[in-house]
Amino acid sequence: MENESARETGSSVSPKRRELREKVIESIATTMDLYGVNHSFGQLYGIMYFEDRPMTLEEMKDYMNMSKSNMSYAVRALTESQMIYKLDEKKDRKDQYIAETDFFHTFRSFFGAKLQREVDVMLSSIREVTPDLSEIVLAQQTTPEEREQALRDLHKLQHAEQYYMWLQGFVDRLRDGDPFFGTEASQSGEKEKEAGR
Amino acid sequence: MENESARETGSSVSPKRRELREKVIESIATTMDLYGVNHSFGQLYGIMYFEDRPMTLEEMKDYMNMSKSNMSYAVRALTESQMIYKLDEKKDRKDQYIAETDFFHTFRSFFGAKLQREVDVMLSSIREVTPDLSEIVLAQQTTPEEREQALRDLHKLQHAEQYYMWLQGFVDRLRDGDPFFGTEASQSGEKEKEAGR
DNA sequence: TCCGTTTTTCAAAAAAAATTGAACATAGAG
DNA sequence: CTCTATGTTCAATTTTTTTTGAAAAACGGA
Repeated sequence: MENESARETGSSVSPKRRELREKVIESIATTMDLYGVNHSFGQLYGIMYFEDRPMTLEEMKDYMNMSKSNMSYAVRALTESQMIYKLDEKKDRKDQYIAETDFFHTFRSFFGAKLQREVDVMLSSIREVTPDLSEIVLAQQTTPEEREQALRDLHKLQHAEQYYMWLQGFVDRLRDGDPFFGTEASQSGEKEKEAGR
Repeated sequence: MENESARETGSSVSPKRRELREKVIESIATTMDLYGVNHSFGQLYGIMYFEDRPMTLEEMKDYMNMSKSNMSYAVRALTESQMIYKLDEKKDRKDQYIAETDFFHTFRSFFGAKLQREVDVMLSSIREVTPDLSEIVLAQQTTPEEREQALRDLHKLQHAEQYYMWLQGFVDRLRDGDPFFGTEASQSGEKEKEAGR
């Protein structure tokens, strides 16, 4: 099986070029780190980004020198934010995954997912709290001091709610690839983008 | 000094309203967590967001029940991403900090800083690696197989560079508050934004 | 269906990040 | 300038996250 993985590791990479790749892979991992992604998972994405062909958990494990179980966690995380995709067909019973190599796409899906989560969490708590706060403001027995402060809090939440409604629109446009974002300028290789999976 | 902090804690917050604030503060911390911000630092921002007046390290320490040294780290992190500002004037020798309460502004400065860092890291390594890769492609002694692969890597980096140049423009527009982003719709209270520091 | 293999889950171990107290540095009042 | 209190840094501790190996579950070929 050590043999098999060597055979399947695909096109062998010269030492010099491996070193060059590693520099970029490390930067990719560092950047993803910035946004709270596990550094190793970022490295794995970097590897798959260059490999640019379907990989199995076993191959990942070999490249990364890590347990297959950790690779299982990694592909789950990367799949959830659509940085990689699971192919429909297995290869000798093994699941195959391929990296999204279009950074503009990863940008959209990664931040789309994160920001959507943010909007959901924040709007939900804002809307949970607002009625109670209104009640404090409106209640007869509330002291003027407390009323004034509750009103300030309420207005802050109203402002925040406005913001999050705007952000929801932003997320929607982000996901749809609204021309709004000026994406065309960046994407010369647009045509082949959605094909290769 | 226990006394002093009680006196200076500002407007006292009723238990019910404290509970409501805490729900929102927790959501804020959770969201910031999403982007790799220390959860406690996120809570601190939430506290300051509601408090909406200058606070000293000592007050933070009391609110958070944490060491002053940790608060020092927290304000540094929050200041760097411009979620809070240090005031020019001290209060009884103590530095004062105030939260940015306009979420659209925090959105811009937070992601502006993160994305700028990403662009810098990535462009720097892409540009470091590209010449060496070109050399491999061009060298006489390179095998056809290796040349083909090096060329693939090179093209990937060229595509990535294009993306990061686009992203640099995005960051610039984000920071300038380009109308492009549809910010106006969200910002009713724009005028007083830059005043209070 | 059964069997061999791959994938996922779980609890424990290892590694990394957050937090602290103490030492040091800085600042500003007197 | 000196003295005292605040702010920062550092090394050590605590807490959390990451990683692992083993066990359970899911899968697919025969």
